[in-house]
Amino acid sequence: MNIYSHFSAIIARHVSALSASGALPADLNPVGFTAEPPRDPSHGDIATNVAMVLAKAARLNPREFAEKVAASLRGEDGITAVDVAGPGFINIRLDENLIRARLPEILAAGADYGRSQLGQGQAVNVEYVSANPTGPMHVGHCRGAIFGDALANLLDKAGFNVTREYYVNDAGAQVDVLARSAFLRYREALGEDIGEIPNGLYPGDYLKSVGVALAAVFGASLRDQAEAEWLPPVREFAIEAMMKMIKDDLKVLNIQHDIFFSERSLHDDGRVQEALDTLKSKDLIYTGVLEPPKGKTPEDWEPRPQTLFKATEFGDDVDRAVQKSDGSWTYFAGDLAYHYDKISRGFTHLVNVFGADHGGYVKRLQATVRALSDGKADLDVKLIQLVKLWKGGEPYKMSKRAGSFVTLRDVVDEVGPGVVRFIMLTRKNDAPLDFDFAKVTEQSRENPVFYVQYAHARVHSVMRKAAEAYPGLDLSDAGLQKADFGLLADPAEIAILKTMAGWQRHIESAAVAHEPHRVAFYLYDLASEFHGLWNKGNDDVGLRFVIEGNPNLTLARLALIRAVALVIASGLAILGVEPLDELH
RNA sequence: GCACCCGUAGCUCAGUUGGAUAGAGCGCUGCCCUCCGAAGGCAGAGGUCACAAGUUCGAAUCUUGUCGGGUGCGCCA
Repeated sequence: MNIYSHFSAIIARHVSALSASGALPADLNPVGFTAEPPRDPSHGDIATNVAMVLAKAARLNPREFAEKVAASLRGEDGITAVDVAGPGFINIRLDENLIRARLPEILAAGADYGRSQLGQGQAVNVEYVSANPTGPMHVGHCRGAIFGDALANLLDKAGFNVTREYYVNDAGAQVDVLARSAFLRYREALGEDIGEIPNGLYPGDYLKSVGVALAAVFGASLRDQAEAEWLPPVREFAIEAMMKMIKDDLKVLNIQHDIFFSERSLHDDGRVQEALDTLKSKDLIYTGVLEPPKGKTPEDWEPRPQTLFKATEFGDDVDRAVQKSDGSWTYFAGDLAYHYDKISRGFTHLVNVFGADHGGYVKRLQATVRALSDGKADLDVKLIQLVKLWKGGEPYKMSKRAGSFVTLRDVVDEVGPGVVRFIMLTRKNDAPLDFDFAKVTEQSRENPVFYVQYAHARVHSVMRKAAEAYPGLDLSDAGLQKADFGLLADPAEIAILKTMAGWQRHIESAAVAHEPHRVAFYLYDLASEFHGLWNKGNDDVGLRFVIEGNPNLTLARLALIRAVALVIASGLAILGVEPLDELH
């Protein structure tokens, strides 16, 4: 049970009842108010602003309104006190047994605890990574990849039906360059001296093996063909090799997509034309001439008529070209068709995870989605800021192989996938992130991964010790559910129970905001509370978890800390991090 | 020139979508180990939430403008 939504409904019911009985004006619609834990715990367990939100419509002053609702709420099951405070807040104090009752719930649900039906199975498409299939992944890609994956996990946990998708840019000039680069390596594999890699081709060593594989498959048969002949098969072969490499990279971070969507297939199947026709039928396509771009005017700029989409009607800055003056499709035409395809597959929510350098595309894509879905689908674009690598305060560069970038593999090999994933999620997506190799492997409070994992491991350590001290006790989750939770009476114990009772609320708000970093911060706070509780046992032996000669109290406290471990595991699962039972 | 993002403690950052006296880590000061792991905990000092108007019961949060930092602008992909 989510106590906040539970009492929110009860408050609404009381307002409606007062309205019906004439104590409050008729026709009050009790929506748009909040029922949340107040910042200051001394204000109680739940604070609602219902009186302040509805006072105007009721033509009462907020305090007067609040007093009426408060009086009505007193005596409601589970509520021990109701006060009106400040400008008209209603502060509700809950029966501690109601809080304690979350404990068996957590133990029964396990790491699934917190799952919500908020999304009601609505179809959400999360598009992420979408790195061009022209080389291995570098660290710049991995933050977006992890973000997208964690967001997908989060939305799933909040009750949405999530599809994870990767847009493969397998059309256009880039993949032709890839093909030519691979062809050069193919000739090299056949024994030719290719010398320096010419400018404009990809120089990376990772293409050598592609050349070798090409030679193995095609023999020398391609060597003397014209480019028009060899390019398509080499391109297809190289793209496949690059995608395999990227998928392998993603796999070390435990990232898997449901769908790899080919840009080329949109062209091959005529779906670009189809999207264009749809826009035409809405009278959103015309032939026109664009202004030259401001700022740095290109030397070769010539005004020419082309096919344009009326993006400005949907909030974009300029209308966007769909076809070039020679009639061929622009890159944007592919995006148009791709998002049309997503909409026609029934998604009502679309999320695109892009690098921050793609900020300029947001408006035109949102215009596209609005135009093509008649406003029925929404698109949120999450822009991911850069990651700066450091090692002990010094900027970090690893350029071992050709190319000056640091590969994702380099980073994961050094610190492990769990650490990379967690750290990448400790900042808001639109804030730049510093990744310091020295700090993320450090075992201190400064390092949030360690700190959270330490809490989880500590619980398991206690459970192991308890099993030795009380060989007869059933310490399974089922056994712990039978504990006498009324024995948990210390304020710190009640406080941590309240934090755990708010887990679902955090999941829901993080999911709605598309902000998985909130999960990481919640876990850090929960871990902090747990470490504090642990240390109270240092000062006061009576507050330890395992109490000699008191199996009932021990069982209740073990149930509490086991729940902490389960909530941490639940949160780490969203972040895609494996919880650790012991540290070393 | 225009668009988007950012500006919160000395530093790095949160801030529950408009709530009550703005929080955490690092750093600084002072405490807590015959201890279930001190790999931790407690307390203190530190703020004009860049600036200025506006919206309302109420603004770090919403609007507009200014200043400062970043990213981007095309018939490229």
